[in-house]
Amino acid sequence: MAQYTIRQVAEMFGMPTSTLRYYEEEGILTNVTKNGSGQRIYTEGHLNRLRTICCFKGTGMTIAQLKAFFTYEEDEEHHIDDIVNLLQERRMYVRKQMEELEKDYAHVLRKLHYYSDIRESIREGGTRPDWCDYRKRIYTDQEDGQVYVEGKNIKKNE
Amino acid sequence: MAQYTIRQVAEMFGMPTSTLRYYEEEGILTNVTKNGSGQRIYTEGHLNRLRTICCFKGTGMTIAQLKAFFTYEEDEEHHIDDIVNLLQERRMYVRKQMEELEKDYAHVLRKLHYYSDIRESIREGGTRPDWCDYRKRIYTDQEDGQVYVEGKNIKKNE
DNA sequence: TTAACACTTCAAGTATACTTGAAGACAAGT
DNA sequence: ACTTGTCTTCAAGTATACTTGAAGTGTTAA
Repeated sequence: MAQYTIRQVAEMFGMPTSTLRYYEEEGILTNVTKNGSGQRIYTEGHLNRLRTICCFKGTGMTIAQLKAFFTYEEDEEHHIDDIVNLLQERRMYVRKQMEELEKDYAHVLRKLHYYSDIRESIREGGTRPDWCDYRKRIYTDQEDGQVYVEGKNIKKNE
Repeated sequence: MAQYTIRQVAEMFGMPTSTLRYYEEEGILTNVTKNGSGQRIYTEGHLNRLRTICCFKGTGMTIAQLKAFFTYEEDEEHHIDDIVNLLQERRMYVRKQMEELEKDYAHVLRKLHYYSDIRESIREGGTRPDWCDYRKRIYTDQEDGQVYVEGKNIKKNE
């Protein structure tokens, strides 16, 4: 089975080696073996665990919650309800997060367009934009990074 | 103009009064006046500022970045490029966040279905699910909270 | 008048998630 | 043998964002 040093794993996950030791100490990265001279050896299983850690952390889970989850997993049969509950709660939490992020993104886009237009009015002269006109506008951000305006038929150049 | 006490504002935004004082001290909630007996008076402008703070914080901005932004806003003409740059960076950051959140959500859904099926197999008996079968499945979460499965019979190594 | 209550300041404390530093072990290269 | 480099442990330090506690002021209600 493939083996990895702490440096290699840290490299793969874009984190310092200290974080890997920290996760181990916190009990969320378990069963790390050591070679003859005491150095850590990681295997595929650890990489999978780390992927799960990164995923869950990305959804706002704390180390304590991760620990609870992995502890439940160790005694799956007995804690199956705890596991399902935890994941269900997480699902709802992430959905709420996504909704709020979308709202916040819309706000950022409005602000961005407002200030872009202000910049234009400073450079080119012309009427200074009024925030009131932007408050209710909807900007749709496409895959290509282009931004289109809805709600007011103002066509942007650029 | 409508006025609000610290308690009312805290209530509106679902935060303790201490946070409002903290934001003021950090210089991101500015121009808060006091009444005759030294108590804070908030107006509509402060509520708008707080809405912006909550939005930007929701996108992962730190207090320091918020401070920078509002400082730039005070001298808009001179810092218009800084403002636009900051907002553009924020736009990209949030888009990346949304992408990752979606991936993490998919992972949570897969895990949730895996363990739900395990629970079922424990209760009802039957074949114990294998994580390998879930790793590449796509679960689509509908508005109603129902989750539908796609690619249930997909071939691996596609 | 006295108690309750809501506010004030300011300093210190807390929670989370790491990060850093000191001191030492071990393997390879010169 | 010595130096370099990478690892080890363990304790202490850091960053961010608040939160809490002590001590005091001012307004209202009995």
